[in-house]
Amino acid sequence: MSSLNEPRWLDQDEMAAWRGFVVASNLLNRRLERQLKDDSGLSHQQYEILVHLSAAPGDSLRMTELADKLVTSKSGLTYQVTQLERMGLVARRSCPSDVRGVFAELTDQGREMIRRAAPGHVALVRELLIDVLTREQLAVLAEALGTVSARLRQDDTP
Amino acid sequence: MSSLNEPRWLDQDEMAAWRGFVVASNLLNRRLERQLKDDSGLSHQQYEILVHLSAAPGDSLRMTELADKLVTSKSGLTYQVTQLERMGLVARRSCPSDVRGVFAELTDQGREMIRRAAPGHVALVRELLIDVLTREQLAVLAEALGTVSARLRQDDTP
DNA sequence: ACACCTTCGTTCGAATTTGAACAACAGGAG
DNA sequence: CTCCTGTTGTTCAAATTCGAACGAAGGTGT
Repeated sequence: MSSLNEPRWLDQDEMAAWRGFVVASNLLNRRLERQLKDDSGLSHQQYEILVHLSAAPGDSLRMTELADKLVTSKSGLTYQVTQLERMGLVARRSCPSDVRGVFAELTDQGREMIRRAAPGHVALVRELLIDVLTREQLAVLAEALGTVSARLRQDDTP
Repeated sequence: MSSLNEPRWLDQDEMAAWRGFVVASNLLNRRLERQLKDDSGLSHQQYEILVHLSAAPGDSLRMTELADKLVTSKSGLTYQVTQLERMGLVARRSCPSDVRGVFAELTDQGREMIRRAAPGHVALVRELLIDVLTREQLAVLAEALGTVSARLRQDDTP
């Protein structure tokens, strides 16, 4: 027999997909981090916080909900929201219906910041990822990674 | 005119691909990190160091070369190799042909560690990514992300 | 031999991230 | 109401990460 407890290793294609994913992810993050820092003084994480807030109704989200969207730890979010608060880009507001609850809310300055930071960021995402791929590749990527994300999400919560 | 300096925003498919990439990447890392830590006491980064070393001729690599493969900073690698050295999994060896050079080399314990850690890690990568996708999706993913990585690499070095 | 520029790996301080522990509260079962 | 369980956001110490600066050495051209 070939497999007495022998794991199924990754074949060449599988390995290529996995390595490609890891490497592209690291490389991309590195570049985006640099661009955002140089261009707007924001980390990628901070930028994403602003984006998610600006996409939310009332430009505000509960801390836990925001942490879920960002796929980060609650404590990490607490830290970053405090930073953004110091920069005047975000404000904390307490939740009426739940005394424990805290809303992170975009300030006017925060809206202005995201308006100025977005174009350069999007342009780089295009240059490094989107415009490098064909329409078909993009569609497959979206579908595939959507599936993966959905599975991971539902498998993590319970 | 539609675009007086207006950036080309991402359409629905493009956004889905990009968000999928970011989210899947974060979720995956999070899960793998947890699994490796619980199962073997290694971080993902440390695991990858061991893997790259074990795949290299002589189970050893120069620090800079290793940092490139890992897509991490040199200082970050210095730190992690020191940690692995303390665990007895990796040893530093000076380079004969270059006094400044340092080889990171896998120890016997390191080889044993990777042998024990790999199956669980690979199984999870399979469960969360590889086995979730079809053969075609995997092929496209590998091809697409390979292209992206290659472009990023060549664009970063100069 | 000399000056010049690059490369190598480390060190340093600052920023960030994490999980565990925590206090305060919400929501239901009884 | 009262106990019980789960949630919410924060705090804390520890671990990790990064970039800049550094000393030391390689490599090249003159």
